[in-house]
Amino acid sequence: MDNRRMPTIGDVARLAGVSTGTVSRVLNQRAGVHPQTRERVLEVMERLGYVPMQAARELTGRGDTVGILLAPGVRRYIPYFVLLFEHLTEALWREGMRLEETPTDAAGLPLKPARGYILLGAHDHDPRLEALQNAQTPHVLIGVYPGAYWVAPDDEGGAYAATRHLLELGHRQIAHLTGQPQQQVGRERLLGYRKALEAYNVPFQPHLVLDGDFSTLTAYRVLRKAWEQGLRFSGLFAASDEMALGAAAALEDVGMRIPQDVSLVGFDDLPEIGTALTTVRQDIAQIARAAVRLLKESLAGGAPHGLRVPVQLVLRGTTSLKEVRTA
Amino acid sequence: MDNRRMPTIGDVARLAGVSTGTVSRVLNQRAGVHPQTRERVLEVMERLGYVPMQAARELTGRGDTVGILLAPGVRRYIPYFVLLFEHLTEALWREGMRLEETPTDAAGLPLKPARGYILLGAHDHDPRLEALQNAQTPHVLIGVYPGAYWVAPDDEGGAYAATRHLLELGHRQIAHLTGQPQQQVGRERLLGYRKALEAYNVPFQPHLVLDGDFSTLTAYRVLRKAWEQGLRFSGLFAASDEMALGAAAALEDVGMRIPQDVSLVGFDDLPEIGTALTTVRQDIAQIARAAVRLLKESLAGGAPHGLRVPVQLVLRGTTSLKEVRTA
DNA sequence: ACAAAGACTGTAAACGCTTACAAATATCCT
DNA sequence: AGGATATTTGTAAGCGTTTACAGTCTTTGT
Repeated sequence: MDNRRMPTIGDVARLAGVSTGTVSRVLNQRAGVHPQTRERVLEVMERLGYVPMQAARELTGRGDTVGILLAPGVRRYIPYFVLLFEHLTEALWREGMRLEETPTDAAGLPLKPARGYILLGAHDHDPRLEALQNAQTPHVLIGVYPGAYWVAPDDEGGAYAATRHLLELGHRQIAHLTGQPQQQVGRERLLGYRKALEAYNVPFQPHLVLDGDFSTLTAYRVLRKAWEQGLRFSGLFAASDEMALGAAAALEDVGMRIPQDVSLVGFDDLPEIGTALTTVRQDIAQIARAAVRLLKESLAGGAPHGLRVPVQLVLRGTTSLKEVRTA
Repeated sequence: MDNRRMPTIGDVARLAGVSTGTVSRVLNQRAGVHPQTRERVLEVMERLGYVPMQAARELTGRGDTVGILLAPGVRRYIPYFVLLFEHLTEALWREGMRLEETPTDAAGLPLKPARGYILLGAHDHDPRLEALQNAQTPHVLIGVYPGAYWVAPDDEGGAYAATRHLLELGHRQIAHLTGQPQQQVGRERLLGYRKALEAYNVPFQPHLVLDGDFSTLTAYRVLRKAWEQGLRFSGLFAASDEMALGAAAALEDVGMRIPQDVSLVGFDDLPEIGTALTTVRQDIAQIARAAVRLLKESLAGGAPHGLRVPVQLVLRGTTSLKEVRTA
């Protein structure tokens, strides 16, 4: 293995004929370096293949280690979060930052300080939010949080597109399997569903809204029970792929075929889950990149703002034209 | 945010009345420190909650950044893995090592070298295993892998204890809901079940073994279908808590009460999952600590070996004495 | 009792980087 | 021209840890 010493800031300084301080300033894009000097330094860095050593930067309190904070009580092993984790790792990596898993104390606060944080599953009056704000620690939230930096997918728009798709296939009895009403996501998706119905002049029927909780098992039980009790519909929009999977299993078990008898649309398009599903794709990678970009803004200082990441309807095998049965 | 400075080696030294050099020696388990001094230093470290700062160690060339490698194709969001992740983070952190999320390439190999690795979900002839072995990179596997460093829970023993518990409650018709046969875990748990039956002279009945796949939904469907087709039993040992949950839902939906009609035992005792379940507890924290200990051994060089972590039956509300029905 | 050897401990330099401060140089104003 | 500013640069002290080296005690052997 390459056992030559990695070039340091000192090497760069010597070769560029400047001091280490100047090199550091160039590195951190600080003002007050003569353009020519900057140019020379950058050239040498390029030539040497210089890469700043993270550990040393960290020691001076300017590390780019980013932590992830998950709200206490939120299940960490929700596929969505896990995937987001992965993409955040990747996105940070590209920017030369590192994602470190930091253990948290009982209150959910990190035991070890990081340069910035990305928060998942925070609720509106999360005490940790206040703590971060007070400490002026840069942070970005996943979800909608006016007043902070946040990134969220276009849940309402996605739900609208999903429902519209069913409507355009001719379905009029369209059920919706919701997430918990406590969660913003679930509410936004329900709203999109309702708006689409409204746009197509299909009356909203409360009994077609089935209460789920984002879990596959509950979806199965709710669907099966509803069907057995006589509820009928030809289209179903489930607020997540996992629920769509449970719903599909239930419908099959009561003798329905998908999509011949019931058309089904999910939401999320997570890899490895329902890969045959017509669904609304969230580009998690894009969300991760957006979060990292905002984190950098936050690091640089600026006015907090949010970002909506667009979603996209993906047509696969679980939806079809409403059969017009001849009487 | 907690803006108190983290305690440093200097703080420890001052409070213990020794020099930083000595503290460092204690930290690195170097010889030549008086036992009493060592004791005192360790006490102060404990009291202060001192944790060495990884960045500083890295600067001196003694960094211990550890990576986690998950077999490609293995679902990362399995609760068990996620929890293991958390505990590994914690355990490594205590030892002054850091767990860094490293993106991997298509083959599942890390893009950035680390001091050592912990592998999850590897299969017997994983190409990555060979790669690590060839590169002499220290690594520990979770699961049973003769010839390497490995840590695994006592699956067979736990299954034995679970089944014995049901037997001692008087149950004789005991079903077993398995995991996939491709996975070692599933096989070992099945073996424990069979051995317990044997020990109590209860004949093994193949039709009482129900094929699951560790998922809640499948468990529900398999159980419900089996019951509806007339299969009867008074005890059920599910190879995981998640499956036990699905099974319980199915049994309830067909009108059975737990534990009055059917006694149920799970496996894993994951927090947030089936907290009312009689189950076999795996101490994931202990497994994580063991993995870290082995990793350190591996780092120090030595003969690879494995470690079984004991499990424990936890009695809760889902098992009861077999009712003796008077005819 | 005394030197030599051994056990233990303290000291300070080094790791690569940032940054407050001081110093040097350039620019502007009257 | 002669200061007053503004711009650019260098200097050196730190960040938390390790470790070679030099001390200071103990023990041991004679």
